[in-house]
Amino acid sequence: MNTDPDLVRGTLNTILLETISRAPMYGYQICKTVNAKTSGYFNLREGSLYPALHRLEQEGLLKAYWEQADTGRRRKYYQITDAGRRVLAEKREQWQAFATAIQQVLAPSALPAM
Amino acid sequence: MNTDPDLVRGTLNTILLETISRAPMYGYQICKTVNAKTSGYFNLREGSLYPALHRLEQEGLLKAYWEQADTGRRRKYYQITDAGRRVLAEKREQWQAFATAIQQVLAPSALPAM
DNA sequence: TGAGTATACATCGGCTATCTTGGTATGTCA
DNA sequence: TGACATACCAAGATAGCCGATGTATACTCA
Repeated sequence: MNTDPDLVRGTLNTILLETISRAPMYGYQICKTVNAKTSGYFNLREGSLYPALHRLEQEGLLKAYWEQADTGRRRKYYQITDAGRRVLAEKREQWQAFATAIQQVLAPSALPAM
Repeated sequence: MNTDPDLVRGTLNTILLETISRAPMYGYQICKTVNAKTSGYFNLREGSLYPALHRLEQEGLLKAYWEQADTGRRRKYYQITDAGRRVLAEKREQWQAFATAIQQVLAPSALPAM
């Protein structure tokens, strides 16, 4: 099944903050991790990822630092900030509320209001 | 808590199809019903609703007809089509898959992949 | 009878996050 | 040397929701 891009919208930041909150990660790794973790359901691309990371960094929710890998390549690691954790907590709640609301609509038992 | 417009995006069509699938409804009624059904969590406005209804009608997922209410006012009722029911079924599945994927990311037990 | 509110339809511009496409550069392996 | 994975990034296009605004009718209550 295809992922509807419009479903992804609004959750990407949450996904990124959540993923990075576990351990500092670099872009390419985040891409692979998220896609793997959702069994390929998400098809997160770099064209979506990097702008999002930059946005979150600019908002002070992430902090970036460069590191040299054993392979010799430079990697830009992203680390969550305290502000990031606060926002993440909010976004988690927001998601739960949203999912609940949707379920309320999709529930077969829902009575026709009015 | 505020509803993130970006979360609504991509689910509005599903919500509308689902709501209308139970019984033909007119715009104003849909607005009130959805908002009531989600305990005010959604704040569906006419500026979002009517364009969406028109879009769905143009795609052949809804069919509209006018009716005169007892009150004397004209109401434009929307009815789901067979194509609409098929798409709704898809969208329900899509939503479940999506919600599952998100849960997989948000699950505290998720192991750091890679 | 007049004002205010609820009902009922609709359009339009602005916003913005995501997608697609394209680009640069390095390391590995055959 | 060529192919591929790794690793970063930019830019333009897209498309859908939101807020504001407009029109018109019916009801309520002073």
